Amino acid sequence: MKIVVGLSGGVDSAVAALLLKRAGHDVVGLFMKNWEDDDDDAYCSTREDLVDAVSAAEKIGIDIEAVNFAAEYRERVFASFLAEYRAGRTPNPDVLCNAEIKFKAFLDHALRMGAERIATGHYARVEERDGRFALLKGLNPGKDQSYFLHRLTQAQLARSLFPVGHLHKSEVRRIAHDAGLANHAKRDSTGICFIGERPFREFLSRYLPREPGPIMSADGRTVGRHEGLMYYTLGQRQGLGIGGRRDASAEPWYVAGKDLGSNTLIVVQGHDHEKLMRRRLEAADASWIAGEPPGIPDALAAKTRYRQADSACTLAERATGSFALEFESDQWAVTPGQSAVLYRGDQCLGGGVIV
RNA sequence: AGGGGAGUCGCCAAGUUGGUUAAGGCACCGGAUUUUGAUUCCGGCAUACGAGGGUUCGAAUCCUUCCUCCCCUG
Repeated sequence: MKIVVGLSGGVDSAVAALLLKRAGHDVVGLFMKNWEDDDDDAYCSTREDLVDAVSAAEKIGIDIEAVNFAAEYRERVFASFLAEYRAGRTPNPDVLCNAEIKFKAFLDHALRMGAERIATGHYARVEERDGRFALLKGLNPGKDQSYFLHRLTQAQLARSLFPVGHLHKSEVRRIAHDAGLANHAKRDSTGICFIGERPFREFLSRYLPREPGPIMSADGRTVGRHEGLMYYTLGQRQGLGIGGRRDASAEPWYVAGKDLGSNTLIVVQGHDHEKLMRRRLEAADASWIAGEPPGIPDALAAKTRYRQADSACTLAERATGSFALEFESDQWAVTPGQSAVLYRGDQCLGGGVIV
């Protein structure tokens, strides 16, 4: 079977390609460059990544090509990313990136190359069940990346393979090491995919103007100044600069809300403040990778952020394209713009964008 | 002008019967974790106690002068 593997330069995708090659498939590597660096290359590691990807491909014994979807990324991911921030929300671009770039632009490209499947180094699994494809969590606890993939469709999933999804990271590194892959010890990538780790405020400020305004406590006291509502997210503690007020306790301050109308950042004190807790959320832009939405009475679990433990909940409402969740326990800093992703056991059912 | 009170890290704040290295918190910085943004965790952060003298073996803690701020009375 001809399979195109997205090689990022990292160890996960390299091992994915290696495993497929060993399994006897006709494997081709594809390196995506989806972000044009517009400044000096202080944060530009894509060249290094390309070198690593090429080196891995050579070692594995497959061909590799490079493609550039920067225009698509800007148009389908980054534009929405900025629009969300402008609206005071906190988007998760990597969720969109997978749905629009890695498993759409890239998939289409691979199909034109004659591939039957694409593969990536995501920690997730796919299983075919009764003619449908189930997206399952990666087996490495704490490393599961199904959250980022929940927005794919059955059609996209049907074409996708995740060869490292049943492995632990340590096993992946060991396989890479044993196979002589130079990137076996390469540090895990972080930051927005394709854009990378950057000083966040500085990066955003290049696209969205700073709009300083007041910071107010939930009970109406002005306690500071913010640099622009878009630079903050619910639950954020760092960067507020509030401390040592005589009229307040010694607890740290957290962002609890934004008032776009008055350009005011609302803060509360204490990690467990009630205003940071919610039992219910509403989500729009619903997308059901399982093929259909779950039922109203089903016992489900959901994450409101990546790397958060699933939390028991039920679907409280369901309409076309939207739904509401009722959790069994308080959820911390449920943030508009982030994805609420539903699970039934190990299976990722889909999700939506918290409103 | 007189009377009273206070000045310890960016902020809040322990310590003031003088005694080894000046608590703690918030903020901030660094690191760990992390394919979003966060959270969380670990580490760092006053040879210095408004300034200058003095007493003492030894002072943030006692004396003194000055400076600054607050309150009250003119």
